[in-house]
Amino acid sequence: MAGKRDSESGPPRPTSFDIARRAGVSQPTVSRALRGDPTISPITRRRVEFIARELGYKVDKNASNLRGQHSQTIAILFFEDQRFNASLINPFFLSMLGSIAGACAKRGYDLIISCQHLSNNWRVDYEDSRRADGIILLGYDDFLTYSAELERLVDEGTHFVHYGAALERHPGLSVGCDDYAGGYQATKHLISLGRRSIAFLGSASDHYPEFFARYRGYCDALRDASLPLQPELQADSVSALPDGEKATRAILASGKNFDAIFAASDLIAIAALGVLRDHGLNVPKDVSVVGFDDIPHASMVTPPLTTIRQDTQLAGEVLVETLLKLMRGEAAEATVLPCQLVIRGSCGGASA
Amino acid sequence: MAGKRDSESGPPRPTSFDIARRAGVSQPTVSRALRGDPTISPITRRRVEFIARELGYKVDKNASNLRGQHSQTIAILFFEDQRFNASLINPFFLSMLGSIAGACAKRGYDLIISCQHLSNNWRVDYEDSRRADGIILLGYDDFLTYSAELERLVDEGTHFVHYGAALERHPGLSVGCDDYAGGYQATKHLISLGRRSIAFLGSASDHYPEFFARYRGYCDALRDASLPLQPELQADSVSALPDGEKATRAILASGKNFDAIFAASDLIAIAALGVLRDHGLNVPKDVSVVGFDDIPHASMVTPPLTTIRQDTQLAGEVLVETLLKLMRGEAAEATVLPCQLVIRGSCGGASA
DNA sequence: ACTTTTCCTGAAAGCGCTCTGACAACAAAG
DNA sequence: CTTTGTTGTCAGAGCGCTTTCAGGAAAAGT
Repeated sequence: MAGKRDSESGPPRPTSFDIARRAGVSQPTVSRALRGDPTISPITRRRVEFIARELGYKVDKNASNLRGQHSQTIAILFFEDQRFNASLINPFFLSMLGSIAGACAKRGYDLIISCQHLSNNWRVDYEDSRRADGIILLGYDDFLTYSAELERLVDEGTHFVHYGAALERHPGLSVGCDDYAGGYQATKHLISLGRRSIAFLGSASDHYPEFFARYRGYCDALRDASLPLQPELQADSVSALPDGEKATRAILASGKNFDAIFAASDLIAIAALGVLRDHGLNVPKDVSVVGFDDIPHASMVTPPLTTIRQDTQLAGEVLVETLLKLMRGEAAEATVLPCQLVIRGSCGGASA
Repeated sequence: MAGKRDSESGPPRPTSFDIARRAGVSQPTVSRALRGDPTISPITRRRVEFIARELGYKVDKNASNLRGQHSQTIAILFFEDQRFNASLINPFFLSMLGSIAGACAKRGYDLIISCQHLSNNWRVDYEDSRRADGIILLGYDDFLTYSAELERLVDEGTHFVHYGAALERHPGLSVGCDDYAGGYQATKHLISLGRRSIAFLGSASDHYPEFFARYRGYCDALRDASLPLQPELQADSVSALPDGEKATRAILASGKNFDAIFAASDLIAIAALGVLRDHGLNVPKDVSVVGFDDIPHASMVTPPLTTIRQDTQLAGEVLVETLLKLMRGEAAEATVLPCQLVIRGSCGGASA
């Protein structure tokens, strides 16, 4: 008996040579027949296909990829501010994962994922090691932290697309939703509900491009309604629960009265909901709250959160389609996707 | 000017030959040096490493994998009952994704993901085509639907691990939490709070092995407290919001009084929370609610959900470690992980 | 001095596939 | 009966790496 067992080996995987022998053709013919090459006669193709199915033959991706100098794989990289929320990925990006996976599958690409984080020596070398033909970058983080990495990717000629606001100075290509319009819309809705002192929770600095654009939308909506912009009613927060709670407590502590909150993300809005309740404030009677993203949680909290929905289904499609263009060397452009106000209970307007 | 641009090619990727030439050694030496082969002298290794870094050399995974007849990749497959929740993956499994990704990265494995669904001709052929060396299966679904597929995987000698209850008749290896103990614990806690009519939401049939085990725990806790098992207070539900709502309405409609609900998953529990509120019932005053999983949502709903926490961090580690053992041909066993009662507001006990 | 051992490196093979160029086989045209 | 296409298949090369085996140089033993 052999000392080391070879994991129930069974019959060795059939190769294209095995199929060729059985079909009485050469090995390259098998390869061509199976790939639908038109120079192979239908009769031959039929026979090869039949035998291949019979033997359970599957093309070896490693060999095929090595020969073809590609990987037929796209990598998705989650990066996020790691000061909070240890191993948790923002649910918003998670919900995009499904649609990206679908979009890849539809096009015959595999999807490999990584949750590496910028903090500790982030090295995007999937493409370097030919593990992926292109990369999708997902996350909210301080722009300064990752723009250098992006720059490097551009320099190295790596194919990648980033989801988020498309700044002019942003290295590489971005696909994102219309954050500005979303911010404007959310604020305008609050105003139309009679709210006059609207707080903004989320970074107002351009280190967080998405949040910044939403903030500008908020400012402009205020201005267009001739409402004053009150700096005391803005508090920084990244998209994480503990941070959102801190920000809410900050505006509460400011002593300034407010009757509405526009939060730059649902996670922040949900955090605000809890703090508000703890302070004996009723939502939406005392304070209207609107979030951003429409993560799955949004409809489950009490009251259900009014928010700006980003179409993750569409975003996923556009993201991989754009990346594919880039990979083929075709011209590709940054895309701004529309977003949509979803009215639920937290703003006091008509509930859907 | 060339008609077709070749995507800003730049200098071609360096190969181990390029490094070899520059270092004045042979190509195999480069390969060995870079992999830390002890037969290479430190001086040579140092030189090779330096030049490799200088040229930005990265091992071509395709070539390496082809030669080594493996892929250094693990595939993760989400499958779930698709009657509800279209493109959404159960948040519980999503939260496991992060830990699995981490566990794979730590061991030098890539992770490829697929959200295919059993419904339409599910074929797991990652291993067949050598894209993955092993597979992790994640999801709640009718056991009957997928056990045949599992059977086939076993027959083909595919290496895989499934997360869920480990039934004796379950094909392949499972890692799961102690669903029975969790169900028992949850129910016992409810009883200790003085609740006497405890409903169970979730399938009581063995088509859903995890739910079934939780149900048995529930039954035994009832029995040990000499409480009657009331069939009217059990309603079927798979882990999805609409289904949970339907189940809650069903027990409400039964006319039977109840003062507590043990839901087989947090998603069901959250659905119950909403329906209960709509019926003017107060949680936890009128009805205590306990869920299962401790998904991120659980702590965000109102009131925060008391639940049984599954340790996703640990589960991820054990899952890949078990799979790795299988892949190496070592003996591996099904594992049952402990789970833990997390007391929050929804049960009326001491809040954490 | 020569043989033996030890240490380090190189030549060559080959993983399974795809692609280029050549070549039979046959039909149509000169 | 040769020439020119056309069609369907094949031989061969090679993608970049790892591995086995053999061999040269230095260190040690006789």
